[in-house]
Amino acid sequence: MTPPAAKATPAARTPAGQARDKILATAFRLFYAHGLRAAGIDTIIAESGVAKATFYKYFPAKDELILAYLEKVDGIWTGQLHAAAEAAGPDPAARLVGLFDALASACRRDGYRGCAFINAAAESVSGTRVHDRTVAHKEHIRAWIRDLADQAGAQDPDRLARSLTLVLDGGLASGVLDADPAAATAARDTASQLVAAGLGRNP
Amino acid sequence: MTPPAAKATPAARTPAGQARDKILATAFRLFYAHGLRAAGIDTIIAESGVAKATFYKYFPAKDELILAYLEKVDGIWTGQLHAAAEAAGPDPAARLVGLFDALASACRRDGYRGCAFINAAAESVSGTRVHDRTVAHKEHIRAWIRDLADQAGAQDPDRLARSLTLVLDGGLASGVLDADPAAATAARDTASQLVAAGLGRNP
DNA sequence: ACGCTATCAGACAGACCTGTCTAGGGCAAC
DNA sequence: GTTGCCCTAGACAGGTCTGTCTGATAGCGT
Repeated sequence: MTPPAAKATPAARTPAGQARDKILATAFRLFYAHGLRAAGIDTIIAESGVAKATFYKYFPAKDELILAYLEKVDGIWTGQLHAAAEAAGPDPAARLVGLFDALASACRRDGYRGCAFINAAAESVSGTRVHDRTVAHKEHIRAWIRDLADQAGAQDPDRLARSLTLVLDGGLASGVLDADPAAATAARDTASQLVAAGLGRNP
Repeated sequence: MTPPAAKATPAARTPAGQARDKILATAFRLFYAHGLRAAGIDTIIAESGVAKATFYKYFPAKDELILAYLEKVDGIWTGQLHAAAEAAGPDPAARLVGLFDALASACRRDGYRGCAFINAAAESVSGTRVHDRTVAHKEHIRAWIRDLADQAGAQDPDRLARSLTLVLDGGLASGVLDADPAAATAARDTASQLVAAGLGRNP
C-alpha cells in the first residue's frame, strides 16, 4: 500500500563510530540510577537513539555492556580518587586523608547512589565476571592506598590500608542509603584519626 | 478424559497456619543468596512447597514479601549485634568493640553475602518502601551505637558512633565482594582504635 | 458425620526481557 | 556510478515474570 518513496523521517543518523559511545553513556546513566537488572536493554537502546542491530553489533550480550560500564566507572572513580589525593599536596600522609575529598564531592553530586561496584556486586553472584571485576577494582584501590601508606612511613601499611578502605567503603555504602554529606565528612575525619595513629603520632 | 477419582498424589499438605513461615523462610534464603529481583516469585513458591494461591493470600504482592524479609533480617542481625556486644561484658566501651564480633561470625558463615539491607538498597530506588526500610534500619543501629558511646563516656558520642558505623558498614560491604574474615578482624581492630581515641585514651 | 476453612495443583493473562532477523537508507571511497 | 559499510526501523521468537482464577481436597472443630 504505502509507496516505498513515502517513508517517514529518513532517520536521524548517528555518525559512524559514535554509536558505541552513545550507548555506553546511556548505559552508564541508567545502570547507575536504576541498577543492572532494572535497566533493560530495550530502554537503553531507545534512550540511546540507536537501532537494535547497532547495539548488538557493539555489545553481543548485556553482560558485555555491563562490563564496559564497570570499566568506565573504574576509570572515572579511580581518576577522582587520584586527583583528590594529589590536590592535598605532595605529602603522602596528607594524600591519604585528601582522597576522602573525592567521596565528599561524589556524594554531593545529584543522583548519587553509592558505589557502582558495591551495587553491582549486590546484584551478581560470586563467580560471575561482573562480580570478579568488582573484586579486582576494590583490590586495585586498596593496593594504591597501601602504597601511599608505605610512602607515608606507616608502621603497618597493610593494616592502615585495610582500615582506610573499610572507612571508604563504609562511606560509599552509606551513599546508597542517603547521600548525606555528613557521612563523607565523618569518613574524612575518621581517616584523619587513623592516619595519625598509623604513623605513630598521637593526635 | 481423566476420571476425577484417578488424581495423582493427594498433595503433601502444609499444616494450616504454617504456610506463611515456610514461604518467609524460603524467601529469606533466596532473596539473600540471589538478590531481590533475581529471586522470582515462582521459584520461591516452588521451593516453599506451597500453592500459588496460598502465597498470594499471605503476601498480596512481592513487595510485601520483601518487606517481611527485611523485617526478619532486621530482627536477626540486630539480635546478633546485641548478643555480641553483651558477650563482651558490662563495660560499654568493651561492648562497642565487641559488637564487631558479630561481623566476624557473620562473614564466616557459609553463603555470607554482605549486608542484606545494603544489597536491598542497591536494588531499590530512593523513595520506595524497601529503600526507606533500609534507611530506618541503619538509623536504628547508629542510634544504638550512639547510646553505647554515650554510656562509655565518649567525648563526642555522635562522632564516635558515626565512625563506628562507617567501619561496620565498610566491613559489611566488603562481605558482598569476598567473605574475607580478615576484613572483619580489621574492622574490629579499627573499631578498637577509634573507641580508645574517642574516650580520650591514647593507645 | 458435616461443614468450614486452609491448602493444593496448575492453567492463564499480560507484561517485559533478551536476542535474532529482515529490509532498507545514507555516506564515502573507488 | 557502483560497491561496501554502517546505520535505521521494527517485527518476531522464546523465555520469564507477576498476579488472577478455577476447582478440588484435607483436616479440624462441632
